[in-house]
Amino acid sequence: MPELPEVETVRAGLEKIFKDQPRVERARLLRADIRFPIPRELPRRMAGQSVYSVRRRAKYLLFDTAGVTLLSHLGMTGSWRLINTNDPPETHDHFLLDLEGGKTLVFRDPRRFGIIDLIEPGLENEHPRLHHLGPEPLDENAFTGESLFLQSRKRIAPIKAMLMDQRIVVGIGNIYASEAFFRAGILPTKRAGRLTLMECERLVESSRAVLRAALASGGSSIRDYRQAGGEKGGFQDQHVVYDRAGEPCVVCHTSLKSKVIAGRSTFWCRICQH
DNA sequence: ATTTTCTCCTGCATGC
DNA sequence: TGCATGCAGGAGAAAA
Repeated sequence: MPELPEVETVRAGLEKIFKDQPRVERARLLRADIRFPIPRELPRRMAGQSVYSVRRRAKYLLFDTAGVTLLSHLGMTGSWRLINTNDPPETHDHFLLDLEGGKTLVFRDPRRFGIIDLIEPGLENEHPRLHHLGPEPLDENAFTGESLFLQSRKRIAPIKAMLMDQRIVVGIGNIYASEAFFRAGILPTKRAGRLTLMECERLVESSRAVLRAALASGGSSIRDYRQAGGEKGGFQDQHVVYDRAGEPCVVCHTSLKSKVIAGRSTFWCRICQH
């Protein structure tokens, strides 16, 4: 369940791999039928290209080359890892980039919820997967308590559904949403329209704080997530509410609650959050 | 228009 | 030990 901190950590790892701009000698498409079919022309479009930057937008990775931009989403179980070009691919390895110098970058995704697509250079803002995305949460000018407050008026859905809505703000998934609400002292079940401006400001700041803390630890490794170098993240040990139903709250020791909100398991403390 | 439900998929935990 | 069942969830489509 890679969210912003995990995707950003992977991005930084990939950036290092492409720092010396090794050329993609060849690309191999082993299995195209993931969530959305991987374009058949992608291998030949990538062949011979040099990746000059790896960027992140929301939970997407963008590999920039002169001829084409490669778009990748990790979905639930997607990962990029570096192997030797001569090593045989493993089960669930779907797309491979053979780099100059004998290494190969592998996109692996057991559950095939991920996305691999191509974008014509410069046209990313029109891409169907990107054009609807809201502001980056760490952009203090674009994502503010005031903007969240204004957008939340008259909404009766739980505020957590709103924080996880990528049109409102990107990069926040199920784990960091629960963690952000705990830090803000706000119930994730609360109707969005009932939040005060001050609460929206607290929620925005708490969201940023938890994302920054996770980023500093290399993200959270729950099941499959790994950094580009294969390392686990370290933030899963700092989750204070996520997946801790029935355990004592770290602040007041009350048994933590959980319930499904908008189809996602949600965790909170009924004493510390209002 | 907003909000919920369903779908995709595999791995893992659980229970008998 | 083996098998069936349920659950996890990002994001988009479909339904409500």
